Amino acid sequence: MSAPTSRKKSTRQSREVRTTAILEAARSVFEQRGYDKATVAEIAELVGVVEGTVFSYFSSKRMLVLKVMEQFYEEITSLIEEGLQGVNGTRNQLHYVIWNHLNIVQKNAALAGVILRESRGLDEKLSDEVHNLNKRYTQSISAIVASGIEAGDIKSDTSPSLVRNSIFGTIEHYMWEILSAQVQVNIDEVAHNLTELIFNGIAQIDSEVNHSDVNRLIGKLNKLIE
Amino acid sequence: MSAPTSRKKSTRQSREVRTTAILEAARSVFEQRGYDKATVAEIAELVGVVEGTVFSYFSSKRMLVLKVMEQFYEEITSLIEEGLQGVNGTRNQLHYVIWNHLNIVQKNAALAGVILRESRGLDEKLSDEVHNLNKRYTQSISAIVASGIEAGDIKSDTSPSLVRNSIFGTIEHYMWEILSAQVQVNIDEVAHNLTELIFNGIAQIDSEVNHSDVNRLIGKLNKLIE
Amino acid sequence: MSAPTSRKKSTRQSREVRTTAILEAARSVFEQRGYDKATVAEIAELVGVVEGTVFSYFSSKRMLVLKVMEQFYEEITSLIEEGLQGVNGTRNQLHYVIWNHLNIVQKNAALAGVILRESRGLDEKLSDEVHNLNKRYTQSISAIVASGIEAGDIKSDTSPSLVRNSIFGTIEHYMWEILSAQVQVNIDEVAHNLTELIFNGIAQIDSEVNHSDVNRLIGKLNKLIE
Amino acid sequence: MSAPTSRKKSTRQSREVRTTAILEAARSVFEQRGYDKATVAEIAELVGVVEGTVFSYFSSKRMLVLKVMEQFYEEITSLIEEGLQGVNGTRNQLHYVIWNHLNIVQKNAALAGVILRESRGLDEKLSDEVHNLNKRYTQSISAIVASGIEAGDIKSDTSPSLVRNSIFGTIEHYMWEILSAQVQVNIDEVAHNLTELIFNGIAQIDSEVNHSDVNRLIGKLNKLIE
DNA sequence: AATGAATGAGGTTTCATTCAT
DNA sequence: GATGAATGAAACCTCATTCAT
Repeated sequence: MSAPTSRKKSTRQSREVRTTAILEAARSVFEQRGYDKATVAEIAELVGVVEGTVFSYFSSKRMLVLKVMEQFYEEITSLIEEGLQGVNGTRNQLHYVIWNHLNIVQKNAALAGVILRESRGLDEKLSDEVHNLNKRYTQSISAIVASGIEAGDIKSDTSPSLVRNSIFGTIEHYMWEILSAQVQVNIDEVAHNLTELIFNGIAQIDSEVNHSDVNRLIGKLNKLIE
Repeated sequence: MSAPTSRKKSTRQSREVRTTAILEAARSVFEQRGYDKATVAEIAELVGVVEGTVFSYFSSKRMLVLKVMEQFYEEITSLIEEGLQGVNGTRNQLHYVIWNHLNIVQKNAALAGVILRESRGLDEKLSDEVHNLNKRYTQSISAIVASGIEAGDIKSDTSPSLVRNSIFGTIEHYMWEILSAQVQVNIDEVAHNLTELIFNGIAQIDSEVNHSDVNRLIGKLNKLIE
Repeated sequence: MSAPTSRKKSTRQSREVRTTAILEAARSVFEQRGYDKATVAEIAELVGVVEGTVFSYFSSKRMLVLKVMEQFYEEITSLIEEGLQGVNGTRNQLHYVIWNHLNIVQKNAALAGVILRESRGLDEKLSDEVHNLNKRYTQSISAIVASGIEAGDIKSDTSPSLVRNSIFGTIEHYMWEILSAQVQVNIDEVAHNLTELIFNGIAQIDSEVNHSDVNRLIGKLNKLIE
Repeated sequence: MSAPTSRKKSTRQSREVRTTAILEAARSVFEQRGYDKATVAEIAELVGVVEGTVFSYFSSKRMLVLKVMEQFYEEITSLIEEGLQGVNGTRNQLHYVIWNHLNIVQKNAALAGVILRESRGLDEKLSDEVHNLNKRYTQSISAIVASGIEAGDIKSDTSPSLVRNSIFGTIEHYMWEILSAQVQVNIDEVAHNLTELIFNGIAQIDSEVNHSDVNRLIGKLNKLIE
């Protein structure tokens, strides 16, 4: 009698299914609105439940965004880690990680943006989990550097954290460009160039000049010695 | 009679003086709280005026943060641009900019953090001004790359935007580390290493041709000495 | 534990019941204070809820006043439209509408005042609904004029909009008098007089004097002639 | 020295001149914005002085709007009163007032709207002056009715206040239509029609009985004469 | 007479979160 | 397990008005 609200009575779902659905909806809303402007109401509506239900699955909005982040990190971490196993050579490995990260960032720019903004909200204990995930994700670079040094491909005094910060920092900047729709980023090209930069720097090696000097010197010495 | 409210906290000030005071207070509060959690009330209290007064100087909280940003950008831009004029050599110039930016970021990490978070709120027209300031600030790198190429110090196919993104992206990552108090950053060291990385990359340069020549020469010289 | 705030003022109510309660309270407050000076806080207090609750029922104060207006228009429109069906004769119909409108206005002078003041705030899209309701409400007059012309009771060149404006404009002026408590309005009398004015104007037609005189004359002449 | 603000230093004006200027500016701003949305700041700017100056001429914003109203009423009252002196005949006089009021309202719709909205803010003592002015302005109608009755042109039981309310109420409604830009009002036509309505009503006067009687009588009389 | 810096009192609005049903 | 009504704490922003200069 009292207004037969046609609200789609969401049939009861297994906890797992519902959890996944909420997570998906949350991700979508966070991507579109960013964390602050996203409302639990909108997420709930997208799932087809009421706000209260969301809170029976996730204790808070913050928790929800953290879980979304975690899930994303898990996806991309295993993606990178698994793929990396088949790649040989320090340079190739670096290129692999760079290209993949760029690819991930390009395809998930909105979510990546949310993560970067929010994970730096200098939260307290909560962000720890995400922090660890991030650490693990970026670990691959450190590992490559370490093994690269061991293999003699990389200068032995190379700081892994410098390389890590370079790669992720650089790509992050490209991401902001993507998000602001300023620039069309060609990831193949950027990946190649960034790998080159990291590996060989930008200096004109002038190996020929040195070479000739050295060669001239060698010539003179040889004459002396002979 | 009706509550004479003896509060005459703030003496009348010239517009200019007050503007500066508000800007300083705002900067301080934004640094401590971040944009969202900063309240105009707190800023006003710090200046010793009421909220309304702040709004008679800055039309909105957003405007206030933008002016703080602008002022900061102006400071650091002229700092870099002026100092750069006395520096010769591509490598030195790059090092100068890197070291200075690191220095600025270290000394103003909190404000820099606010700026980076907020200027990426992809606002609308408002952030344009900040965007332009940022563009101008980062321009120095592009200029160095261009002149470096011309001088033959830098590979001619080097992308200025790649170098720019590398430098600022890398330093930005160090900044987050500084802000999260994880790491004590030695800016001299990082500046040196980053300059090296950008310039020479991380590859172990096994100029094998030289190597063999040099080795042969060494052999001969050794024989002479013996 | 943290401040159990024992305030549980309002029991949970069905959406419908609460909506009605808020609407009633709003109407009362708007009547007393007018739109601008009415505060949502006062409305909420009258209902026994907090401000936020009001906003979960009506998206804004503006929306609230619009709904109050709509409800009022619906009431009075059906009142007039239904009652009018049993009335025959153009003059009677006109009198019916005039008397009823006067009656409504007298009994709801405060709300009518609010509506007239606010619905002329030349808002944008929002007031459209109210505008339509007003149009429909005043339609009855146009219909009466049209059918009156058809029945030959009303001059065929009579402008319906003139009649509409006359009736509602005149009564509105009486309403302002009522509201300013200047005048005690006798609605029976005013309704009668206004109907007369609209129907017969104020000109001394002398038809009756002439009539009787002429009739008397005709009588005498007839006697003479016969 | 301290910032040579290029603000047009308004030269000192005679009190009268400045008062007039403020009044004009105020009228303009009230017309554009309405009372509530008009700000003293904007009025002051239009005059080329600062807010404080306005308050040294008019004690409050309310006072300012009242003076604007007064001035307007004085203008239109003398306009009507003077013009009316040369008009003879009740009907002509009525038409004169109606046409002129329509004309005034059409040419000053915005200000008239403000006045009507605000003078009904059921203020306290302040609006009294305006009330009196309005009373005097509308007095002309009452006078015409009175003299019309005396002259035998108007039914002796005609209520002057009904006529007054009819005329001003009707025209006011046309004014709202003008303001909402809905309708293009032809004032000649409306003035004519409204005068007709007031004077003769809308009833179709088919004094058929008289007609036939008279016709029959005429026939008989004609026979007598023949 | 004119300035203009400063006041200060709200009012609307937003939403994560709770908890009785 | 799901609902959804209710909470409540702030925060931004607006301007008429004052008064020391």
